[in-house]
Amino acid sequence: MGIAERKEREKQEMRELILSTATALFLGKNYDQVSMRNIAEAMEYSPATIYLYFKDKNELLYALSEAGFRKFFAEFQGLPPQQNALERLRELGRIYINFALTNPVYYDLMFIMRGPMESHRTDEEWELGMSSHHILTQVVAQCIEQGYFSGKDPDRVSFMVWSFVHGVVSFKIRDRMKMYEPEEHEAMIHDALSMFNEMLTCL
Amino acid sequence: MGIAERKEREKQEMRELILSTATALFLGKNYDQVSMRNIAEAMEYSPATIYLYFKDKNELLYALSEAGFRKFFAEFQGLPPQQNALERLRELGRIYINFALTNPVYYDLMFIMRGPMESHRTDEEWELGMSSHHILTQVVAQCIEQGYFSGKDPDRVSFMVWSFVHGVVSFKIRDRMKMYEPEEHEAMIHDALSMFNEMLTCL
DNA sequence: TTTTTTTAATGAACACCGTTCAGTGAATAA
DNA sequence: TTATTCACTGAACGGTGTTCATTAAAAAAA
Repeated sequence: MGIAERKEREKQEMRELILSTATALFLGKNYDQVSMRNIAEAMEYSPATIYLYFKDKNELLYALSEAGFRKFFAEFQGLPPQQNALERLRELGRIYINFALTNPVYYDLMFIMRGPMESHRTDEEWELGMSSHHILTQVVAQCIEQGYFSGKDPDRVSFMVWSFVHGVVSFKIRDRMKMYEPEEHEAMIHDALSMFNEMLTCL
Repeated sequence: MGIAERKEREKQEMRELILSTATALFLGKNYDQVSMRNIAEAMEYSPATIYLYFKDKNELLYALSEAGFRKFFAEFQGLPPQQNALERLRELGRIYINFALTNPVYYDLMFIMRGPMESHRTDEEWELGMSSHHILTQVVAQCIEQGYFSGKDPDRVSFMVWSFVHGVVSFKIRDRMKMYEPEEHEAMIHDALSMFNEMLTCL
């Protein structure tokens, strides 16, 4: 009986359709500027249909954020092995910034947006977030083992590093780089990361 | 004829009342979770009354953000004179973080929130923002004159520094430090700034 | 003082929002 | 062929930002 399987597949496809439609509409907009009615209209379905696949708007956002965390963790985990721990840390920074700039909707939901996300994140989401954070902390610990950042606490250093990359990308994502020429943005972000990496050498 | 003056004063007081009531309600909430009706109710006025003092919700937020920029610039400008430019830069960082943490509603509106703010900021707002940014860039330039950051572009360095402090405070303000103990937050932020300041020495 | 004019404040209304639910028609099962 | 399940929807409810005719009080004019 392949009917059940087909139905399950169709259900997943519908969820995907909703999520991708929402993602597209979210680009550069606030989550409250994208309405369930908008999403439904873009999909050519009735608004009520969305509620058959997601309990409410929050759960839709949770699902998106969760997808973001999955992708994020995958990229973080894919960190190429490298002898030099400091070089690994730098590579993590590049991966982080690249993820944020190529998935601004995800990044916003994951690390900037407030509201729905706040209180109860999914267990899986929290897990993935913690795992990613753990990768960072571990690489920092390796740096310390290899003689960098001597006398520093890995947790504190990783928070500092994380703050920096977060600052860079959230300026860009939340559109606070208007005093610079748009075509310069990429170069500025690249330069900022370069300088930060340079400074890391002598912490 | 003192009546006109009194009316003008009362009008300003009403604006103040609206702004302070809104600020109080905004603490820790999204701007869309605070409704005009909420604000009006807290003030014990009709919602329509607010519209006699502010064109719409956006303009109310503009006014709030503008007040934030004024306060921000005042604190930035009050930077105590100091011989060592690098020490001045570090003091700017402390001022920045202190402003953000003691005025989270302002900071959110000024540098994180999206939506109303985006397109047309007030002239005064833009002016104050640019002036503040100019102070930072100038101090960085002084650093370079004094031999620090040699070969670097002041604009690029100040963007890097700014990104870092922004990252630190926006993590805190947007509540993404939950994996750390709340009582540790302050120390972590302090440590992060210390380490960053330390790293600055050898850029 | 009495009348007129100005003006601050409001209640009711409009369109939109998230969300629910009884109902409908088609796909599946009997 | 009939019964049942099920994806889907239109209409409704209370909330939102916002507008506007109306009101009552304050100020100005008589």
